[in-house]
Parts: sequence; C-alpha cells; structure tokens
Amino acid sequence: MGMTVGDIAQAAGVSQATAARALGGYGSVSEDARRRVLAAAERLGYHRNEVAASLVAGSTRTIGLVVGDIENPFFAAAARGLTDVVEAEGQTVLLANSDEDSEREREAVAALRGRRVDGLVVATAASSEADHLRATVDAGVPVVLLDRPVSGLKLDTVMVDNEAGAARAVRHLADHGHRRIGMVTDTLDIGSSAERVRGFRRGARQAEVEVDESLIAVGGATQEEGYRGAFSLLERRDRPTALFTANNFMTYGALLAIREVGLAIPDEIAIVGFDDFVWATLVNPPITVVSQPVGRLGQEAGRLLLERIHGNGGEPRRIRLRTKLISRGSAGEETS
Amino acid sequence: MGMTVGDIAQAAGVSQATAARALGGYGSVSEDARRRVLAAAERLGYHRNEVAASLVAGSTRTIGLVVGDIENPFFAAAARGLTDVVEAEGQTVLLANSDEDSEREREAVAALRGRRVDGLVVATAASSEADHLRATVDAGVPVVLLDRPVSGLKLDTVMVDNEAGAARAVRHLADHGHRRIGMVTDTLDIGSSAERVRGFRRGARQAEVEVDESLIAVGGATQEEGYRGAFSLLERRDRPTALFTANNFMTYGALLAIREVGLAIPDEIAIVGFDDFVWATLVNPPITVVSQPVGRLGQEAGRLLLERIHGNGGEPRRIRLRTKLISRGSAGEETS
DNA sequence: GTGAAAGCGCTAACAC
DNA sequence: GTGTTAGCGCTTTCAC
Repeated sequence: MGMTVGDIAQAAGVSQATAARALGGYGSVSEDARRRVLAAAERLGYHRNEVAASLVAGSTRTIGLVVGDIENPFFAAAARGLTDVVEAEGQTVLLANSDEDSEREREAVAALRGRRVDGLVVATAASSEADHLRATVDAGVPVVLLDRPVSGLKLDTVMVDNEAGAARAVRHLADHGHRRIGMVTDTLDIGSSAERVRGFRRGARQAEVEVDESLIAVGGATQEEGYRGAFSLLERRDRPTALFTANNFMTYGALLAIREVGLAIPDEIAIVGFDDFVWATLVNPPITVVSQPVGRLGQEAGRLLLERIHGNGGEPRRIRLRTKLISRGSAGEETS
Repeated sequence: MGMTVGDIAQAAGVSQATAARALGGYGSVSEDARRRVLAAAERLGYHRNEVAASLVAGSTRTIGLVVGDIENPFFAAAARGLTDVVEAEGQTVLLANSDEDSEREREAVAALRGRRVDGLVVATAASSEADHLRATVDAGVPVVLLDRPVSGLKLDTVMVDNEAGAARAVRHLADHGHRRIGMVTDTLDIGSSAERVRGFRRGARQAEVEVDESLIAVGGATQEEGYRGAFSLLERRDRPTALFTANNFMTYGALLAIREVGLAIPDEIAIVGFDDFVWATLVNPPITVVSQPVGRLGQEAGRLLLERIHGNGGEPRRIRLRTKLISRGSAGEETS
C-alpha cells in the first residue's frame, strides 16, 4: 500500500526515474534494469498510485455518468453499454443519480467535475436548464448527452428517433381501428418525452386521427404518476380505446391502472409502450412496444466521448438510433 | 478549469496558505481575508481540484462497487441503495462489472484500488477464490461483501437469510401438496446460491419431502441457462410438479421454459422464485416469491463501509436481512 | 492571523 | 541508458 516508485527504485538499486520508466514502459531502460525493477515491484506488490499519476497527467481516466436513477432498467442498460466501451480503453465510470431533479443533477455534475473526470455522459433532467452543461463544455470537459436533447445547446448527443417511433406507434394503433388514442407521458422537461409527444401528434395527423389534447396525460417520472395519468384517462366517460405510453414507468403504471379499472387488453383497451422490457412477452397479453437499442445508446455515447477525450474536435454530432415496433398483440393485432 | 488556489490567492491579495484555509474552511482566517478569498473564488469560478486534495489527504472520497452486471435489477437496486447512503457523506461510487467472472473481478478490484478508492463493496463471483479481497483488506482498504459470503474470510458482509428463505419457499410448496420439487440455480460458486440450495434441502427435510438430487439443475448465471435448466427438468417423464428458482434470471428462464413446454401454472407446474421483481404481479398468474430488501442491502453495505472508512476497527460484522414470502398464486395458493 | 516552504507520489525535462 | 530536478495543485507544519 504505502509503496512508492521510490521504494521500488531503492529495492532495485536504480534511480526513481529509471524505476518509473521501467514501470511505466516509456523512455528507455536497459533490459537488465527493467528486469530488476519489475521483479522488485512484483515481489513487493507495488501498484501505481493512479491519483498521483492523474495529478501530473491532468487526466483521471475516469468518466462521469449522470442518470435519473440507475434502478431504471433503461439507465442500467445504457450504463452497461457505456462501461463496456470505456473500460476497454482503461477508463472507469463514476456514477451519480439525479432522480430527474435539476438541482441534484447540478450537484452531481459539480461533484464529478471536482473529481476531474475526463468527460461526462449525462441524461439531463431538464432540457431547458443547461448552463451547468454549457459551463462544463466551456471549461474543456467533454459532455455527451444521453437519450435527451437539450434545446439551444449544441452538444454531442446520442438518442433514438423518438418522434418517428412514437408516430409509428400511433399509426399502428390507428391501423388497428383506434380513433380515440390517449397518451401517458412524464414531464415534457425531459427532451425525449417532449419528442415522443410530438411524434404522437404527428402520427395521429398522418393516420388522420383527431388529437384530443385532453387525452395527453402528463405527469412525473415515476410509476405512480404513470398509474395516475392512465387512471385519469380510463375513468373518463369518453375514455380512449387505446393508450400510448411514453416509457416503461408509464407502461407499467398504465397496466396497473388498466387492471384496476378492470378493462381487457386489447378488446376494451389497447396499449403500445415506448421501450421494450424483459417481461413484455410474459404478461398477458404480451405487450406491443416500440423498442430501442438501449445498450447501444450507452455504447455510442461512450464512443463519442472517448473521441472527444482523445482530442477529436469538430462539430458536435447527433446520433439517432432507430427504434423498431414489435407487435405482440396488445394493440389488437392478430397473433398466432 | 486551470484555476488554482494560487490564482485565487493572488486575486484576493493574500498568500496561498490563507486562500487555502479560507476555501477549505479550516485553520483561522480573518473575516476580511475570508470574504475577499471567497469572493474571488466565486467570481473566477474556482472549484477545488479534488485529485490534488486526494493526493495529500490520502483519501479520494470515492468508493468502488463491483457487481456481476449493473443491468441485473438486483444489482441495480443494491447500487442505488449504496449510492444514496455514501453520497450523503460526500462519497462517490466508482462502478465496475465482473460478469460473474473471477478474473474480470480481480481486474476490476485492481483498477479500483489503483484509483485509491477509500473502500470497496463487492458481490464476489466466486466464494472460494478470495485472495484478491484478502490482499485488499490486508493493505488497509476496507471491503464489504454484498449479498455473498466468502468461505474462510472474515469480512463485513451484508446478505439475506438465504437458507431460511429458500427453506420457506420449499415448505410453502410442500404445504400446497407438492412432493416432487425441482430447483433451478446458477453456479454454486456464488455464495448466496449455495446457501439457497442448502435451504432447499433443509426445507424439504423439514416438510418431509424427499430430495431427488437430480432435480437440482445447476447452470450459469444467465437467463438462458435458467431456461435450459428448467427445460431439462420439465421435459423429464418424471418431471417435478413444482419449481423453486434461485434468483430472477432463473425465474425468468423457467417461465419461458414453462411456456415453451406448454404447462399451466400452477395446476401443471407450480413455481416460487427467490427475489421479487417488478412485473411479478402482472404476469399471469402472478408469481409467488421470496422477496428480499435489495435496496437496504446496498444501504447497509454502505453504512458498514463508511464506518470502517471512518476508522471503526473491531470484528467483522455479518448482517443478515430478513426475506419474506409473498404469496400470489403461482404455488397453487387460493387467491381472492 | 498570515506567509514561506515542504511534501503527497508521480511524470518529464534536462543534463550527463 | 540513467540520474537530478522540477513541478502537478493541494494541505499543513512552522515561524513570525
């Protein structure tokens, strides 16, 4: 533990510089010296103090990840994709949860920046308040936006085609005879959610379905709020015949509400959710979803960030990954 | 960014030492100097370089977490509990996945130690190979074991009453008329799984049910392996009438296998899973589980670790949290 | 109360 | 090829 290059140097009978070179594998060291140093290091169980190395190198080989909640399978999968990519480059991930709260997000970013992360991947809670991100980039710390665009801030961003995916879902519902379609979403402060609502409207227009704005239930980013939103729609006399839910929390909440109200899927209420989930095929009936390549989202974010860290300048890039509709029956499709 | 205490000191017209004291809130500084320093820092947007501070303090205020896979809801929930507790103390979590591979776990631990984490929480992949953990503790870096005990290594450990919980599940199945009960588990290298198998045997004994060892399907730690294990049991002529699955991956895999084989739950095959999951109430029928307080597992691990970091010596502690059987119908219970 | 100076463990000029 | 030396940005004696 308390072992330093100096100790190794002494044990190997060379200067600290030589030991450092042998250990670091840079500069030139005689074969003999190198062997002695390496042997001493091995014998004494030396491991480089990365924080000291970071101080001089000006790089911590650590990248920060700020998500709403790592317990959310979406973020967990993205985190996994990210860690896989960056660890392959010797980077490690510092994790922070924002609980979708802008203030907590600020604190998280500050904490990570204080620890001098080489870069940051953030799924920002509020697409409008982004001065902390701008300040970070201005300070020379690369930031990649995950899943959620930010208005008025050109930054590397990795997301899915939210609008197209949502529109697709609505058309799918319309194709199966639905004219009265409700939507359950979390706050529109979340960039991707705002896009999905736009997609909802667009899809309706394309399918020539009238959009009843009162059928768009907007709530918080929790399952309870999803439940509440869906419930409010379902208890109306003129309730919709189909629901489009903007993410898994909303989907889950809506399914609870549907069960609570006692409606049969898909005959009394159809449903299509944004984002696939592991159990979608095991609930009854299986749930039709717009699936997104979540792991890849994290991977691409990692790649983009690594490029920036490696000094790649150039215009910010926006990567849009494609979503895919997976038809399982909950929209009233014929399934075998 | 390139701002240092020296810069602030200069801007405030004081020495670096005074600026550092004012900024760090220690030592004694005149009210006047303090104000000037703080004002300068604010104005120039100074933020302490924590890596430099870490180097001198010998503490990074960072703790390492090594799990099998953050995408696994169990680990995600534990991670969340852990971050909540340690962030409240100003610590941040460095995350690494081992994929339940001993070698990758070693590398992860090495990488985290190199970054001089103040402590480590690890859900170790192999309960028998623990020299890397022992070495870590010996080097003075506190380690808390999460979820999985390690044989022959006395360390702070937070886990659930695996054996009791598993026994309870089996008795529950026996209480509902099952005499031929199979078990699907991942590798016994995983400490908690080994305990659950012991609990399986114990529960059977208590319920005076004969244990057919060939009915214990042991596989890898993936859903596919869970599927495979369950399938192998279900396609037997003398197949069990009930299944106990050792964790969520196994439960999920088993449910797929059950569907594949075309058996009805609970009439043709009953099932009880270890560890609750969000969708358990929405699959049909709802799944009976032995639930564990996963978030608390992470929290307690955090508390234990923080205590050690704060210099609390004393004997290693083992915390066992209680599991709870939640009856939902998949074991053939009468449900309203 | 304040400043000068040493040092955390490492890397990297710069001489030899 | 190797050693000496000067920092990286911070904290912390030790004088004054």
